[in-house]
Amino acid sequence: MRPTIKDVSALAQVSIKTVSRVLNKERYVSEEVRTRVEKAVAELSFKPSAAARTLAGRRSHQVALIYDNHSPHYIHQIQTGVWARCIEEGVRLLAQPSDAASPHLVDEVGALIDQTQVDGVILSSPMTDALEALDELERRGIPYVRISPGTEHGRSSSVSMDDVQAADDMTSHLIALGHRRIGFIVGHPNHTASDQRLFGYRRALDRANIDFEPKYVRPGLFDFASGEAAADILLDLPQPPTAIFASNDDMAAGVLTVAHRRGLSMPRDLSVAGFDDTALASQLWPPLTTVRQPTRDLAYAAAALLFEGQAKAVHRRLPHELVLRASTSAPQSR
Amino acid sequence: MRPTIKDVSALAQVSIKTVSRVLNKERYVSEEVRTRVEKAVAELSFKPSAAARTLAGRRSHQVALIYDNHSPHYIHQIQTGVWARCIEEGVRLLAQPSDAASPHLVDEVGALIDQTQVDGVILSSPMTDALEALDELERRGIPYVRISPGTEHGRSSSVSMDDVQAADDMTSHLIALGHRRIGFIVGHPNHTASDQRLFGYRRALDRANIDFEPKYVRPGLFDFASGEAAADILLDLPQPPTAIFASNDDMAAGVLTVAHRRGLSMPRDLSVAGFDDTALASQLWPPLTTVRQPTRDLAYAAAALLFEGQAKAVHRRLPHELVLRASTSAPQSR
DNA sequence: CCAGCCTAAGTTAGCGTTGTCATATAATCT
DNA sequence: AGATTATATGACAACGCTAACTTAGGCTGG
Repeated sequence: MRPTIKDVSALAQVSIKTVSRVLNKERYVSEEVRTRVEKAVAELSFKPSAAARTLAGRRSHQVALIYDNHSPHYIHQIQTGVWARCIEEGVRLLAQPSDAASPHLVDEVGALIDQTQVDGVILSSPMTDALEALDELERRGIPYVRISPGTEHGRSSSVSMDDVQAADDMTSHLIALGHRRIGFIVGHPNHTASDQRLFGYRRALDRANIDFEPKYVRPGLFDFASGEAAADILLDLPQPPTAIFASNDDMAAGVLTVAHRRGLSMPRDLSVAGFDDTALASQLWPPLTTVRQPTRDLAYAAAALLFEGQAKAVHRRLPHELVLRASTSAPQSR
Repeated sequence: MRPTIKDVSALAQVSIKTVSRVLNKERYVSEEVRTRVEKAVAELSFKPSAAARTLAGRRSHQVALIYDNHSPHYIHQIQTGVWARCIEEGVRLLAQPSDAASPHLVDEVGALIDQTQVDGVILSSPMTDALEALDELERRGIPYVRISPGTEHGRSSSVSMDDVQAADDMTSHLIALGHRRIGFIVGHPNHTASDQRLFGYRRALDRANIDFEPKYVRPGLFDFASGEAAADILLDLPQPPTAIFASNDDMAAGVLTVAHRRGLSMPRDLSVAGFDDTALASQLWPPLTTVRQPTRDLAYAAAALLFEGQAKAVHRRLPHELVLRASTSAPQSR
């Protein structure tokens, strides 16, 4: 039979409450008793029952990560980052894939909270902007932190990178290389980052006095296929762009494939840039120039923020980085 | 305040035990009472506390997925498949990344079981072959199912594909195209699938009366970098292979990159084949010929098997499929 | 020198379910 | 008709912890 707190208390010759105190690192336990209890815990290899702790106490020692993102790489990094911080905290992580557009979202979130009594929630984009879900969390008084939310607000903490600046940086890089006709593939409309990246692109063009041409901007869905589709349309233009900047790596991969298919040589005939620096970026040919988004660090920071338990909302911003690889260069002909 | 089973019982005018019966779909509840309880549950949007159920009952309504795999795509598909089946069952999923080689593995697994009292465990390769962990599960009487284990045994159920046959199929395909010098990159030594794929490769060569040449076989670690390293060595041989078959897609991507870097044109100068058919395979240039491993389905089937709760071990085998894309063709010169 | 406070424990009552046992009525069998 | 069995429900303890309260000694300060 699994040992319980009673077995520990018997072995250590103290009351169960004292064992509980040691377990929860509460004050008012003498050094001598503490070591005696710890020895008993080790000897029995006692592990407190999460269910009993949750039922009896105010904490469940669990937090949930709610996500809906179609990029496996992104999710994986988010999970890894959050996980790392949870381990340090001795807290279990419940991973909850959800559909940000689902009409049942509020119910799902409500059920998650009611059933598991998680101590907090971490939301990754685009769940960060499912307002009804956020309302539900607040109604229940569950602290939550958002990773790369569309808009910061005073109701909760968040971590993010500067999407506008990053897209501006990348666009400026292409302009500096000599490109004037720069195609842009927008991200999934559900993700607010999509708008911000588009804005950064426009801001850079504007500053360089290059006219914004709507025909060079195509919608996308953050997946490979939409990148291909957009690239086909852009490259069919009478005056095709000399560079294409896609709002994430998956779509950039689609652009590369279309270009290969058309027999273009990159970066000579076409420069291509992505966003995120997922593993994919360095596995493509040519290796993709992209924006390194510190996804894992963002996730870690989000979890850290949750455990800090700040009373008021904190917004932490992590730096991005341009990763210049072989997919971009000066345009062949001016 | 969250409603409890008491609130429901008061509203429905029955005892809490009867509510519990309805919740757990037990027998001996009249139709009339059942509907009355269900209405009360809906009205209060009552969600039973997982902690209380776990503590009081024999089931925790939770299962754990333990994995250690460095391919985000693979993990993602595993998670998705298992998740889908768990949802149907109304069971929560605890995702537990672990290190198969860690000396603390047994402790981690033990702690997981003791703390959460999961009803069952699903192990994905290579955790499937961490024998001490399996022993620990058995010691605690926790049912478990293995996804793609190295060896099937009578102690637990498993789902898998035929790695030997798949590698044989792919190798035979290359031979049929006319290749005689076929390089092979082995997978991570921790994964038993690695040996099996190598064996399939050898079996196909053997049947075609092609001598096995150790110099054409290079070790790998299932990651991009090891694929690159192996490809560089293979292509530096005085008589380089005309085709390279990598034991997974990530390593195949490494081969493609090395070949591009050397100015080879694929598949004219070199045919490349992968294994898994992850999203990556179709995003590379040229699109990768590979073995479609039904990862998601395997995961789903594993969860299904766990819930079936068969007394004796069942081994379910799912079919694979050759996916022929543009990265393979007949060799240029004989 | 004793009221008041700090430290270091212990006692006990839940937390919200399910398991076990008891009870009551209806249906079936001999 | 009486005995047995199937169905339907309830009462109450128990699961393994933590919260809140209680106890008791030792120390401090006026």
